[in-house]
Amino acid sequence: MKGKTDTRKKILDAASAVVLSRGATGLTLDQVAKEAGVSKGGLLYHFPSKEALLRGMIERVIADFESSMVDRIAQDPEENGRYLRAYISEAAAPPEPGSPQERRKRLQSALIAAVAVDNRLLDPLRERYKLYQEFVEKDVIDSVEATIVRLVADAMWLSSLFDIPTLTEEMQTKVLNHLEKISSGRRKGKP
Amino acid sequence: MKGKTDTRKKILDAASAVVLSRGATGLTLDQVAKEAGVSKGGLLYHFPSKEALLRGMIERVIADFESSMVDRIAQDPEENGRYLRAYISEAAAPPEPGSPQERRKRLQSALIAAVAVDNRLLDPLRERYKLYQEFVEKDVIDSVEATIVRLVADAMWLSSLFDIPTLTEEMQTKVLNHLEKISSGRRKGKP
DNA sequence: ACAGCTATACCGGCTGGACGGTATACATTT
DNA sequence: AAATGTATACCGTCCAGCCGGTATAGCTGT
Repeated sequence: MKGKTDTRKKILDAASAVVLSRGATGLTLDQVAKEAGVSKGGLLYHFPSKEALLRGMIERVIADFESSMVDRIAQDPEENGRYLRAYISEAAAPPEPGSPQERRKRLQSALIAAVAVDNRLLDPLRERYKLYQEFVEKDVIDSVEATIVRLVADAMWLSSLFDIPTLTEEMQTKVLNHLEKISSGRRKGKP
Repeated sequence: MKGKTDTRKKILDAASAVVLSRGATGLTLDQVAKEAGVSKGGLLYHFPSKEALLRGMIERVIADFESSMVDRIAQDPEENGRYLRAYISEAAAPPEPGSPQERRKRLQSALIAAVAVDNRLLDPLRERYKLYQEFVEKDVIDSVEATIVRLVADAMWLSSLFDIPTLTEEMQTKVLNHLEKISSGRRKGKP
């Protein structure tokens, strides 16, 4: 009794895996089909073109991000700075139980593939990004400090995209603590 | 009276332009040759394979970065925090006269192409990166703050890779001023 | 001072393989 | 039997790399 879109997910996972192991130029329909345990015809049934496949990858990434942010914000009792904190957790937090860093990998592969093939595939992602950026800047403390916090979080996940050597556990913890202090220490509005 | 490696440069520039305009998957030898005004044979004379071409792109990026860092450091009279300041200027500074943001674009295209084709092409870049990271952490103030400054600078140039909406001129200036304060305000060593 | 030789720089056609996409047949469920 | 999902065979195009050339400049012995 497999869910009806089970194959779709398998294909998207396969596409991600292929990008990660063989690079964006190694993302061929045949490889994805093989990796997903599906024939090429089956693949093309679900994603009628390569571009559609890429769009599917991006869409899933966005949906993941969106729902995760919403969850975190809802769970944060303190109103001031929740967007910022949610953003930090989402972007820079170390691996968590539940969905380890599969999401991170999916994001990585989707971004790489999209940039390699056609920049415009990222447009929907950029929109979401801009949106949360606005929330962040509005929702807490000094906007310059908020921006700096956001940028640090960005750097952490962006550099992971290129496997640029990340910080030591220790340093990462220290930095995160520092950010946490900034995003919670001072309130917005009347001082 | 053209320098003897003039064609090489033309080819590298062409490769960069092709990646920028047609994406990493559009980086074909024929296109590069056409863009460079060279025949395919001529291209393959200078770069005997596509991978060699990519290595050439990366190497030039590294050389650019290296020499620019050295220059900036040499020109900075104040010893404390020079690496950090040089890094900020190099990574996050707005366009300058002389070499506008051609370097930035070359970096962008090289990274995109390398990641799309084979991650390991970035290894030499990662080494340099790690090296300067060490310098930065050693050369100034509190290492956590130094790291945060570095990460912000990273975010600024990394996000430009994906054309993720950058900050407004105004906000960017404010952030840079803030970083400048951190990297110059407090001395290392005896307080 | 020039014939012969070699190295450097560049040219453009060719090929074998891979890739995206189509067509169509087969299977399973409703 | 219609709809949905999967499989196989195939087509046209594109591409990386190869190869046989050309042109020019520099060297070398005579």
